[in-house]
Amino acid sequence: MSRPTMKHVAARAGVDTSTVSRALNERTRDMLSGDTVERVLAAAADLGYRPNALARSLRTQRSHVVGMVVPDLTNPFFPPILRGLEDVLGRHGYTLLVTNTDNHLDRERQALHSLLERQVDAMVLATSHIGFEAAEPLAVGALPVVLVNRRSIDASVPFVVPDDDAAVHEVAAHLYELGHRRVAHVAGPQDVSTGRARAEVFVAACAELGLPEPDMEVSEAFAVEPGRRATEKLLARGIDASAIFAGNDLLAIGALQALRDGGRQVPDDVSLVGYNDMPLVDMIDPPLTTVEVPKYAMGERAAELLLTWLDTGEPPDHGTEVTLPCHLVVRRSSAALT
Amino acid sequence: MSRPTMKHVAARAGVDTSTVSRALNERTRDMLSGDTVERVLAAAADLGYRPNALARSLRTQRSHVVGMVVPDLTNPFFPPILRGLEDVLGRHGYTLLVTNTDNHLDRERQALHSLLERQVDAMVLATSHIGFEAAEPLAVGALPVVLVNRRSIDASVPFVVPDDDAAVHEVAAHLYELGHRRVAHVAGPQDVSTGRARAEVFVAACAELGLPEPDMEVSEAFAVEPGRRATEKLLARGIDASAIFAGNDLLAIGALQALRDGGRQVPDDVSLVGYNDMPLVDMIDPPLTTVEVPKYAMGERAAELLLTWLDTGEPPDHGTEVTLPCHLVVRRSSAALT
DNA sequence: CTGAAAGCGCTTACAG
DNA sequence: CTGAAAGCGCTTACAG
Repeated sequence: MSRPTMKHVAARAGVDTSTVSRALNERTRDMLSGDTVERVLAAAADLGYRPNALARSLRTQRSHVVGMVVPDLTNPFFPPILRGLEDVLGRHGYTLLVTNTDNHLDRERQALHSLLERQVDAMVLATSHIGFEAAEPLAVGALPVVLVNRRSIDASVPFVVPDDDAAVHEVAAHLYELGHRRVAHVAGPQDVSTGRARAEVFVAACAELGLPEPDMEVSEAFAVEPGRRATEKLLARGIDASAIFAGNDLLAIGALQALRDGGRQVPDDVSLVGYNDMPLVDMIDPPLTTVEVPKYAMGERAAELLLTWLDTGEPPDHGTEVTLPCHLVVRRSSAALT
Repeated sequence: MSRPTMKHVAARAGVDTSTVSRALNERTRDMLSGDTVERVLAAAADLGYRPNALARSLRTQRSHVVGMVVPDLTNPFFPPILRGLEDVLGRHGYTLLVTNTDNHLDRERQALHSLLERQVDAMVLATSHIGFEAAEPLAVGALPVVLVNRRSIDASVPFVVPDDDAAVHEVAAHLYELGHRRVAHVAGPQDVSTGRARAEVFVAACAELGLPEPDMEVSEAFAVEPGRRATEKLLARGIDASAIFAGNDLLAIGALQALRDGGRQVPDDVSLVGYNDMPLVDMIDPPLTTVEVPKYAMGERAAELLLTWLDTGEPPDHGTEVTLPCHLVVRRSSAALT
């Protein structure tokens, strides 16, 4: 009737359930006579037996699931990271359990607790709220946790991030070399670590190049509409920048719309650079100059950190951070100042 | 040291674990004296107690998780569906557990079994392989299953699909009205239900309009490169179509590249229509005419089907299918024949 | 109103 | 080489 359990297999094979367990587990199989193993395997196959992962996890105190909390799956930035995570975790018998939070702080907390209740063995946080990992009692449970695409303010939490610093410098240098001297920044939200970091680094990079401080407008979110609104404000303020660096591609696209609506051509009147190299930005008009971020690799590296932590029981060295190189992809939205 | 259990809470509150259980569960709380409930709640709060969902599920035989198998999360078509599912399932206390399969048949099987072992209460399949749901012993376990974006060949499995039929007719009519008489189709894989259905319906629609049978080339996958290759073949065959309908937006973008490389302008020389209205296709050059599919709503409806099935224990009526309307979004990649 | 007992489906020392 | 027993952390009839 209902799904067969070990009891059913045991009955059919004429052995105890403990013997079934041993026969089914490769590591304990050789404790048994070949004959017994065969009988058990046959019985299990006949019945279409599938082990109950819940019961096993309860007993072994290992769920073999890694929880992940993500702000928004709909943002194409994240799926490749998940794929990287899944691919390496999967090879080691772990499953990824993903929860969306819509960038909402209490949904982050809620997601965290729900994952904890599900007894995840480890956690990957790609949430945006700075300090979140420290506020929550994760370290207490000694649960392996790594951040991805976010730096930690707590040195006991390792993280994997793109080398935004170098990349933003590269963007500034690129614009400088094209002859731009007045530049502006359409920044991401400043309570999000990437938004803040890119803005700060861009300001610093401009200073290093001897450029005047960039005009800046902060967007409420990493999305097209906020980018458009921020750029409109920039234009309304009468800025005279010949180049705009946007905090990410979505913001850049919003900026593109605002510029166009404001009668400015890209790149003829103003050059535009985005961030992330999301799908299709090479196909828009004009193809967007942007920064390619190693999303898949970030997922892979985060998974590797977690796996060695899980295997050895030892957290990575205090202050561990993995920084992955990005690279600038020059397309037609940025051009020499004429 | 390790995470507190009911035993710890019980000890601290000076009651039995069964009493803790009753106090923590809203439905059984009123069996207890207000005083006891308070003491237990206080003890639980003090200890930061979190119930173990695995143990509860094992005992109650309900995991409150719904499994989903998806070909590729990286395809922007799917995340909105997941969001729709998550949003309504979440409101009813269910979590979605998602697995990727890369469109690979044995990974689909594997994903299915892994979900089954995790004791999911229900399953959503967005896999592409026709007949997959019938081949697998899902009905046997009487596990609620619904397909999304795929029709079933088994009337006992309900499904939620976009009204591809009407939409493809609309595409054909649109091209016809623009004056196109020779049209071609860059089809999706024919072992994928959407790929096959769109091709068949397009051929039929053309016939109904009195158009000659469309030239057709089948792509190996719903992606840019296959679309480009298929279109190149079409061009190599010397087709004289003035309009191309592609099986989805990614194929359309591949087609766009091939056309451009072949020296044809869109829409001046050939009109192009895609399918799905994926993010940013309104920003490419030229903005793509395409069909908007109600992805989020499909997720919602699938979740609703599952929830009533789960609540009542009754499957939807034999042969239940939910068809959601799409609509054609006319942009600049399609134009009147000159 | 509350406790003691049984059991969900496994795994793993402990005997033999 | 294999079985019987205990227990993972819960919930829920069953008593009282």
